[in-house]
Amino acid sequence: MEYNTKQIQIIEVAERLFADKGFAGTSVRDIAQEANVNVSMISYYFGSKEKLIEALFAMRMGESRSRMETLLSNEDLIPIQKINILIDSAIDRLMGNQCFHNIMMREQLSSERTPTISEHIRTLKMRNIQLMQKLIEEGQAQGAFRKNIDLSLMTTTLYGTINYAIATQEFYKRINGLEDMEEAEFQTHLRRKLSQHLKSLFKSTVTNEHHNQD
Amino acid sequence: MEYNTKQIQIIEVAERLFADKGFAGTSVRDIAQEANVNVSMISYYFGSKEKLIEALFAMRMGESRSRMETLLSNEDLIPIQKINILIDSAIDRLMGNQCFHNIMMREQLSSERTPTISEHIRTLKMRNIQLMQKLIEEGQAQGAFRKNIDLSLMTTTLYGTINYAIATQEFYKRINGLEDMEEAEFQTHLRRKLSQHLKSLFKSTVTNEHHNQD
Amino acid sequence: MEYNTKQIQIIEVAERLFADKGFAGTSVRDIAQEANVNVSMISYYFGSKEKLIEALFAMRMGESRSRMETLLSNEDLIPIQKINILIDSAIDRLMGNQCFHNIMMREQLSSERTPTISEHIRTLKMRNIQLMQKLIEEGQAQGAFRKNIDLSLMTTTLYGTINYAIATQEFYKRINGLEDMEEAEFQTHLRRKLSQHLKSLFKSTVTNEHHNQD
Amino acid sequence: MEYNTKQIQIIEVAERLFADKGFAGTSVRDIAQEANVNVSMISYYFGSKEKLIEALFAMRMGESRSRMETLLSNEDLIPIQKINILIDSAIDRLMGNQCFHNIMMREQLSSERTPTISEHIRTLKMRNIQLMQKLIEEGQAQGAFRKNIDLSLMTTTLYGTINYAIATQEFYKRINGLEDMEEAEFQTHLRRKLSQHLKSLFKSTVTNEHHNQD
DNA sequence: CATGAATGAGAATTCATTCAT
DNA sequence: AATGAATGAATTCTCATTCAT
Repeated sequence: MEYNTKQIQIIEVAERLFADKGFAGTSVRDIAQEANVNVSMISYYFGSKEKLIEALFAMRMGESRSRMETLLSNEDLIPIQKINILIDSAIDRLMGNQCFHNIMMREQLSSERTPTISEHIRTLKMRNIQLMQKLIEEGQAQGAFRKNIDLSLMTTTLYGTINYAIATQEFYKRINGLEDMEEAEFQTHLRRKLSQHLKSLFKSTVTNEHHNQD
Repeated sequence: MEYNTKQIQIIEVAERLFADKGFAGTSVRDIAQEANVNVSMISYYFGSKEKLIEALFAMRMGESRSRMETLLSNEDLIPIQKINILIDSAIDRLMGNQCFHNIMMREQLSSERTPTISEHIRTLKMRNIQLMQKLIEEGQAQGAFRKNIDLSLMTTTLYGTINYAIATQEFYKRINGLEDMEEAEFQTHLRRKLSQHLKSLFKSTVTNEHHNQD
Repeated sequence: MEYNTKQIQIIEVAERLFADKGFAGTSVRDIAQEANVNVSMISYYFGSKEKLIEALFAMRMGESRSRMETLLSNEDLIPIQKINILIDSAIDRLMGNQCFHNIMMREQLSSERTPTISEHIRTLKMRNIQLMQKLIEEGQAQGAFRKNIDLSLMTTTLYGTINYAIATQEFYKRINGLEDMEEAEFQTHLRRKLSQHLKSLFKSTVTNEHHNQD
Repeated sequence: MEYNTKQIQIIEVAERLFADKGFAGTSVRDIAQEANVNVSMISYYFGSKEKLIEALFAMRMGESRSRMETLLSNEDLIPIQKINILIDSAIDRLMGNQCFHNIMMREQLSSERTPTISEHIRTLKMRNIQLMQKLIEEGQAQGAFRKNIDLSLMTTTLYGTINYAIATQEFYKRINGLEDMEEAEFQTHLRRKLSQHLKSLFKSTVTNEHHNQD
């Protein structure tokens, strides 16, 4: 599905508003107004508000992909390096699309998911977990990673930590006395901190070195 | 503020629906209907839908507390044991009040927070992080924990992982082939898995043993 | 009909609020709250909101009266003196019960009058016009007043002027630079001005002196 | 602001109902029903019930004006003739827009005025009083009018009398045995009577002839 | 292809009154 | 005799969508 300029404009405004106020909390009028289009355009272009959010998912899902897969097939990298690439890639994806991932988080909190959207989310999560699995199994095969790693919970920790960090970034600022930091600078700062934190976390946990299991 | 039986009944229904469909996505009619009360009772008892969710927060915040603090002042426990207690306590609290913590998560995703609620959340998060800080500093003082621990991100990982695990539990079921497990049993299973995972994660990360920083 | 203390308290609060915000614009809750009584007291004591305003009319109508009639039967007074007494008496009555007369004015503006209230108002107006008629006829009989006086319009001017002056007193203050005058003082000032104005108006108009009709 | 046919239709129905039953006493449903439009049209066109009455004021205020000003700048007229024109003009305006002036009277009786409307009323009253002032000062300059004329109270008498006459016209009919007179004829009759009455009143009061002040 | 006008359903809240005690 | 609890009707307004052009 290809979208024209006006449609993309609407989708992007909708994305921001859905992230800010939730799907139900955002009216098509809000969207139309901020996107400088007529209210009836939303129904006209997308059919309904429901279909609009589906279009948003369709668009955003079509984007990402690929780039990383090539990186990870590089045979020169040792397992922990690949994990680190995975971590940075996740941070980049989530922090670079905060609005969209905010919406995705909300959707996962809901019991009222649209089948289409649920499917999108499931696909994405599947892809994420399979990638993780591949890397971990590689590491295990090379004897670099320990055996009993809870794959789904490691993934949960990865995405849970990033998502939660994004959701609570204002609190993080306050706690760490960064209220006055320029926004762009803060985003960079948070990415770096998250990167260090998660890499350290994963390294200690998945590698075989001196680890004594409880 | 004390609430009578009917008020509590309303609050509990509201809690479930807000968790399921979000605040804006839940109408007072929905709540009234499921709680088997007249629609106007919500305004009558709480003043407004807004005040109702505030009452929910007031009630739930008034509960928790204390129990744990005594546990952690026990001097017989070594640092990592206290951390483990903290982890189990967090899992218990979040998994035992999934609806409420779902709502809290939603609130944190929103830019449109009510001041009262924001304050509640801030208080709660402050309490959590301070407890973590106390335990970690204790462990560091005893030489059991390593020095450079990112306090706020460790907390983020703790709560982020649990929240995300709860939000994606259906996916977890499917991935791990647990679709047929009895619900109660699954909850227990998930708690135990989370407990093991987080304890292992924290142990590897915070303890001093052979850790080589990157 | 006799009213007990609490009933009178309610009536008086209602009078003030009806004057301020109109009958429909005032809720029984407003009244109950300001009168420090339970909401259900209004229905309990008066039967309904409608009946409450009827009770107000009944009470206020029962008051006034008499005092003036004796004054005007005094045979030592010349016609214009009696007219002046009538004017001052009207000013006193209207300005001393601004709330009630505000309500009465509102009722006259309405097409939705309760029969009871309409009847009260008619009675009152009848009494007023008959008194005016008596005085004017006396003056005419004595040759002091001119013949062709429009009785009902003279009465209209008397009450219309006072009512309008009361309704627009804030504007009067501003126009005459009296914003800073103490309220009580202003009331006295306005009464005196109105008195002078109306007496002068009536004297010029009703007396026979050199009047040349158009 | 220009209003389309349907909007004007709504405004006119609203005007009549607000005059009949007051602002608070009139529901948007009443208006919609009588105007044969959908209830939501009122919000759609005007934003709110509040804004609707503001639109009414805006429309009615935009009308009147000017016509009279030219009349009064005619130098051939002697002062008392100009006063008479002013009187007739006031009668025409108020009696020709009874509904609107009824609403304006109600607004003046209220403490809960919308700023916009208060401003309109203030403007109108200011214009009225300034016109009166101009005429009276002209008359005084020519020696035709006496010196100590209470400007604001003369204006009060003018508008107070007309307003009160309109408000009590049913009573007037009854008193003067005009119940059976055709409505249009009665309106003409009342205008003529008011005109005579007020002209006579003003002439006696403001002209210098033989007036002896008390 | 695009849009302004229009709408009916549903939103939250307030209302005067009633009822059980 | 008095009152707190409760209620259903009615309030204004917003909503997503449709329709005629």
